[in-house]
Amino acid sequence: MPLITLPDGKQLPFDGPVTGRQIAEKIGARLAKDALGVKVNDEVQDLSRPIAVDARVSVITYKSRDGGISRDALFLLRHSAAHIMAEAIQRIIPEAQLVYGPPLEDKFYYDIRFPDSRPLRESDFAAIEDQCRAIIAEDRPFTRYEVASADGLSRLEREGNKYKVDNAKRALAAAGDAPLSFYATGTPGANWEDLCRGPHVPSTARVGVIKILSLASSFWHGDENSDRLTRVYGIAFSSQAELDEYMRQKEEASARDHRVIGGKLRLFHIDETVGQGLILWTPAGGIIRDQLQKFISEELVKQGYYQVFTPHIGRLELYKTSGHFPYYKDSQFAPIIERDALAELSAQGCSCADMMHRVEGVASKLASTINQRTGKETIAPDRIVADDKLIEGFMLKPMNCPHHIKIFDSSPHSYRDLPVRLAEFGTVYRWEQSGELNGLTRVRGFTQDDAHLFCTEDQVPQEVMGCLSLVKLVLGTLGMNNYRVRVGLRDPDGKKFAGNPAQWDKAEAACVAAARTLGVPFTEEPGEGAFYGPKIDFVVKDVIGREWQLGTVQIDYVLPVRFGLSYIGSDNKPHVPVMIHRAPFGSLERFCGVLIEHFAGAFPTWLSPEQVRVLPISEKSSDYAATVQNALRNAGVRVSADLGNDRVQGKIKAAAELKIPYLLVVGPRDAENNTVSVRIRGEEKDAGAMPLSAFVDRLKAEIADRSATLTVRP
RNA sequence: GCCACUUUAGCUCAGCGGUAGAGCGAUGCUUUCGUAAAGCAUAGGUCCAGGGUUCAAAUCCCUGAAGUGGCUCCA
Repeated sequence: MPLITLPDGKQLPFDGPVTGRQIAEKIGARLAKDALGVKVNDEVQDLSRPIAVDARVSVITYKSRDGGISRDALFLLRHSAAHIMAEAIQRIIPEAQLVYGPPLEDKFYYDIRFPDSRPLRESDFAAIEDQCRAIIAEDRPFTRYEVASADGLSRLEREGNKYKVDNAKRALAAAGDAPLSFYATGTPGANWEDLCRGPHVPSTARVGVIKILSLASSFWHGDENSDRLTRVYGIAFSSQAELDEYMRQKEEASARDHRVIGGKLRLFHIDETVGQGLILWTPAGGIIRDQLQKFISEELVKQGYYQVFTPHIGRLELYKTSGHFPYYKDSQFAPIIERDALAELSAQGCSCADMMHRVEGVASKLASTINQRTGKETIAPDRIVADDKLIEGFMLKPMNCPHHIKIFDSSPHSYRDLPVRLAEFGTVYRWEQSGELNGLTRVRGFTQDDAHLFCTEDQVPQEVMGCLSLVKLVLGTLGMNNYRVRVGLRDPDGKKFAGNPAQWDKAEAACVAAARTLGVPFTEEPGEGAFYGPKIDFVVKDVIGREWQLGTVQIDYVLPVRFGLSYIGSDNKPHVPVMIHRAPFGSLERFCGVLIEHFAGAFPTWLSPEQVRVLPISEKSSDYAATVQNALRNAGVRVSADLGNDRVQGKIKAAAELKIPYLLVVGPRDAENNTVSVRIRGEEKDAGAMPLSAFVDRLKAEIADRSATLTVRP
């Protein structure tokens, strides 16, 4: 006797098990027609599954009650679309082995193993889409049926798809010895079928339109040593119009892409000859970066930081102490070996690979490798260990902390000196895999707005708070609020952390408390902390929806110990300080990339490479244009004048494309009255004329305030 | 690093075995103009690099580089 509670609180009693479809019919014929699935106690299910016990039930339709598109409906639609796409692909390439095909936030994919002789290519997309259309037109029902686990497994094994067998075994391991569910698109046994947990829409025609988006390679179980699969991405909507709108939005987003805008506005350049992932800041982009640095530097002075400067390399010894070398060698550039050592080694006929091994100090491993290769005990490990002493060299710094630690350690400290806050716009280099590089957001050389704070354990909460207030100030000034905050805590079951649990508890509490003061949502994520301490990360999304970590505040108990740091406490005994690493914006490169997309290139005046452009209406007004330009330039404004012989319409068009905040149109009338006609970025019409001196004064004020909006108006 | 795609003038792209093209930009001339492109002309090319097939390659094949979308990674 299930009692069904509807979202409006109404309750419907039924005599026996009832399906979602029957419930919808009871409510109304129109609803039954529109229904795609049901939500039973927050779990999305097929319309045809019987509900036998009391439950809260809502019927899922494409349009949600608030008029938007229901997320649950899209989930059903895209999950079903994945099946349709897979069937379409198997019609074209019958040997394709299906692996796993889930819906995502905004699209879906299917991981598929294609035979080496017949990989899937983009040129197949049109044919797949044709087949999808045909399957949708056939309007076959999604039919669920269950098979006892043993029967299901043996059937999958007969089909010879080890991936599906694995999926089934995993499902059984998670759910006990429950039956396995299959979905046929049509009649079981007669039509296409797939092992699947569901749920699905009632029939294929309910998925209106499918578009294949892209191909990528993926790894089985996400393990790069396992089988390589082809991931086919697609998108589905109930109508072509929605798909068109989606494609239009995608195009609009890509026009905001920092790589596109960076090219148009000439903000930065990446040169193949200089190297991939290495950013060359052009004059225009250099201004933005410089303004940001100045802004941050001013705040650092207010917060009691000292600025330090350190070189781009350091001795290998330094990084052996810090643990960066050779532990993280895969993400670092290879060491720079001193010329004397290099000469000595090459005189010995040492290959590059051998050299690498010796530099890493894994001499005994090298010896065993060589001995294995020659089949003889020709090299005694300790001989190579002795050779190891020869190696001296440097590393491009992957982090600034070792240098800063050495600055801290260069003089004795009393507890009265703490906290010591050392800041540097320090450039670091990391070896990123070539496939990872991405415009400004993932690069191989970048400048961190880095600082290291050395403090007592009691000072940690207050210092973490100080770091966050800086982040909040800058993000607030720039009007950025599209970020989320992640508090990374220690791995609850792992032993992957250093320091003692009591220290961690205090530090984690300090991080959570500090995050709470930010006034934005944050998540606590166990296992996301660094092994040396908890951390707070700021994560933003780019226009394509990818997440990038910007700033980070990390508490570190390990490095002070490794470097033997100490201060003299009030008890006149030495104590180990706690270190806080913090880079509120992470890297200036990545931050500028995000900033470009945030403003779509239309920067506030204080950041704009070109703040004002003077447009004389003809060459007759060139002299007055020069007067205006000089007045602004003397006031410290970045200003140019367009003295070409274009008409003013053309000059406006050109300047508008560069997203210059203010355009000053000047003609004889202005020259006579000492005025400028102000055109404000983003406005369709001239805002009117005002005295030149008033414009200069008010613009100066806007820039000094770092105003996020354009405020000067006649 | 892996898979797919892309690479032609400063930029955006067309050409896809038979003499290298367009628009924008640049430069020059004409126009001297009051708010999102005035007109005309000129210059500009290792068709990513290197090999191969062919009478003939930007175009077809191989190798490599760089870029894009994902995967894996990100102290």
